[in-house]
Amino acid sequence: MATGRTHRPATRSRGIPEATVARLPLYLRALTALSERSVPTVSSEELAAAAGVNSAKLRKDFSYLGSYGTRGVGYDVEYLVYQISRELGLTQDWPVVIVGMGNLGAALAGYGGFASRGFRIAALIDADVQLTGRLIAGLPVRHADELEGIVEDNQVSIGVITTPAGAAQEVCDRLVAAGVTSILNFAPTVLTVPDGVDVRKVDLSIELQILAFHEQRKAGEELESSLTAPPVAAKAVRDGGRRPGPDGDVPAVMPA
Amino acid sequence: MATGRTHRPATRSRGIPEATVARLPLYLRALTALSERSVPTVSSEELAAAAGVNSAKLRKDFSYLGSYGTRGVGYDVEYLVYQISRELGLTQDWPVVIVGMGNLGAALAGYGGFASRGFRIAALIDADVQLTGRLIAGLPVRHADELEGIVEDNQVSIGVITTPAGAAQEVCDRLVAAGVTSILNFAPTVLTVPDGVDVRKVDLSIELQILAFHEQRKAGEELESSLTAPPVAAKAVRDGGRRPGPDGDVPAVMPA
DNA sequence: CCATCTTTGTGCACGCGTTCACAAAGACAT
DNA sequence: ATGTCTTTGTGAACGCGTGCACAAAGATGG
Repeated sequence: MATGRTHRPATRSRGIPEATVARLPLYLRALTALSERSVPTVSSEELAAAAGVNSAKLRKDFSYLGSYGTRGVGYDVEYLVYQISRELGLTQDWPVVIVGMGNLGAALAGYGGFASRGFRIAALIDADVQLTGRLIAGLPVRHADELEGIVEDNQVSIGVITTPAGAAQEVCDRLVAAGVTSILNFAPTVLTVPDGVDVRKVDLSIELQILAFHEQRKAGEELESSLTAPPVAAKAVRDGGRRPGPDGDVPAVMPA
Repeated sequence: MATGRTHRPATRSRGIPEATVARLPLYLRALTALSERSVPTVSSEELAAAAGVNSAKLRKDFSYLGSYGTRGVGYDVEYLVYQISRELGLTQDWPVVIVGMGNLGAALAGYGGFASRGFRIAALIDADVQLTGRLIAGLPVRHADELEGIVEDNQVSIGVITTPAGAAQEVCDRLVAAGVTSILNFAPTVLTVPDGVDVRKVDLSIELQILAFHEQRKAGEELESSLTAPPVAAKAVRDGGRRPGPDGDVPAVMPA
């Protein structure tokens, strides 16, 4: 999962398992699509297929929310949309600030999936004065100096960080100090936050690396021989730690 | 986890648990930073802190790769960088195509984290003829008609989909037919792929929804009374759930 | 060469999440 | 009403992942 919780050992919130919470948005999306097609009811089997999960898992997930289905029939689409929305807190609107108006920040600012789910962009923020005032997705970019004021005035509790890695921790600290208690971090850094603040991170390059691992494995299964050397013998060699230029050429280290 | 595996029940690849694989890029990033500061060795405790994980977990993760540490000393930074890179398959270079040159696609095209880890953008592709030939991050946008040719000529095995949801499945099918076996999907849809093809998805709005859930819970703990009604009784009551605002009124629907 | 001190590598136990499989519940027809 | 048929909701078993706690390994100093 590109995704990843940072702190806290997967607490079970109000009896709803973390894993279930993470799937609710998936169900919600599938249900919304059904709703738009005016489908009145759906069985766990059908909905599970649409959401890409096992039907038993889906039923168990829903059982944590309550008994919302009708045996022999299935689930009422509209009703379930409402229940899940309420459970996720999407029936209220959440002001959000996005800090860092590079390509990614701009992309998020224009992302339709936010507004339609109760998230309202309270402000776009960047430290570059060149950008101040410029319109992105119809909203003016505000300068980083205004960060604290914006957060407090709008009662912002969710912040999105799309700055370069170097600036992320400082921005995070300022957001938290101003009252933000949930952070979505796109910068490739580990953020340190006080207790009570949730951080979720999305790292684009990590996802690709995981794919590369599996891809390599697939390729390796066909050849299955070459230098898939035993890692055990490696230990003895232990090179003198020559370190090449930045961003490294491959070390000529070669176990065994 | 923003991330999410789509298919396959968490196979254990070559003895390395999925969860460990997902953390390797994290360690690699922390190690690269140490390497740039010319730190020769690092203990599991220090590295774990830098990567934001438990030190016992880190040691266990490394133990799946082999015995690369020295007791009483720690791990050789350069050596470990190389071993992890090799394990993840980052010592070879992976041609990647990005399909869908909207804001997000453009952001990814310009993302530095790719090139520095062995991913080479083979082509940027979009269906809009208006975009064809235009330069994004120094690369010319190619038309979707060329997709199959590009994939085959460059032996591309990894594809990134940043199209609108409606186009994603078709693009996916074409990529797979042309030879792609790993897909990173940013479109908010469930992709169906044949066996042997890996899909990872990143859904920006899902992450926010998970944060909203926890945020709501935090807010609810202080008031802890109002309509946090027991879901059991709810069934009978089944409120007429008025939900204001655009984007669909709330179902006055009521099963049973 | 021996003693001490640091840090790894891992056996073990525990808890969460997943899946199976089935009884209970309700719709629907007769 | 009664029986059949569909689909939910969940008890129970299993497997993976996590974290503790410690023995083994090696470095370092005398």
